[in-house]
Amino acid sequence: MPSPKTKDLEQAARWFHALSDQTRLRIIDCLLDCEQCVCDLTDMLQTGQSRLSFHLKILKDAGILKDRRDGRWVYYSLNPDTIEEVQEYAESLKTRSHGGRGGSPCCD
Amino acid sequence: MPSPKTKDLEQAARWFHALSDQTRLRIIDCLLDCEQCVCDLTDMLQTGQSRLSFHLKILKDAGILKDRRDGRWVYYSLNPDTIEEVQEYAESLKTRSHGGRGGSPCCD
DNA sequence: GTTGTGAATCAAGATTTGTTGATGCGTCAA
DNA sequence: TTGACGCATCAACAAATCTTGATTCACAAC
Repeated sequence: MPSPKTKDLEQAARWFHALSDQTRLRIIDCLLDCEQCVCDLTDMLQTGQSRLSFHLKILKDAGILKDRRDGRWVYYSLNPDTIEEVQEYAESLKTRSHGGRGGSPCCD
Repeated sequence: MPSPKTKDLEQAARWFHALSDQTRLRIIDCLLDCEQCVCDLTDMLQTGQSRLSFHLKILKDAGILKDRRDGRWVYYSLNPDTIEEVQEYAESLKTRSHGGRGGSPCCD
């Protein structure tokens, strides 16, 4: 069973970092059903615009969100591809860890 | 479709924070097959003992690792229950986001 | 007891992260 | 062209995080 490459770990750490904040998880929650523009998100989350923009950038840089400008408005939406990759990473941890079954004695 | 409660978000943010660091992901990788004691991990990861202890504590506090003392040695192993919860959270994001199909127009 | 070893904790400093308010940029309407 | 609006970015500060080396703690062997 191959270990993940450093690059994969880097990527995964980036994803998880983007997800490691309640504000950002709430943003994601607001986007589960459909895209939203920034001003709607400030209303939904009751937060300052610059704070929101900061967190949106982190999520976007991690590949978790996409944005789309329409006139004066910028709409953010989830990037399903990345969400799926995150899920697959978590799934692989689960699958591979079940091989070791918790507190089994050392096997090296 | 109910939104996750604040408490769930808090929990999820804690999990993801614990996973948001390459060193910690490498630790997890070392524990996929079987438990390891701290001194083995320092060898495997080529890192200082106090640094490792710091990261192990974060993973343990997040519920991702369990520890077990045996004489002078402390053995760390994955906590499959938490790994599964993380995977389920990621899965729910994936499932729920597919309902919205990416960049679909706003529906509120 | 004393000593040695594995591991946690502490202290100090460097770095990163998050918040707030101000400013700048692009777009639209008048 | 001017003004208003939506949003990104900047500057400054507060707070959290990470690293390193020293110290402490727990246990076992002697």
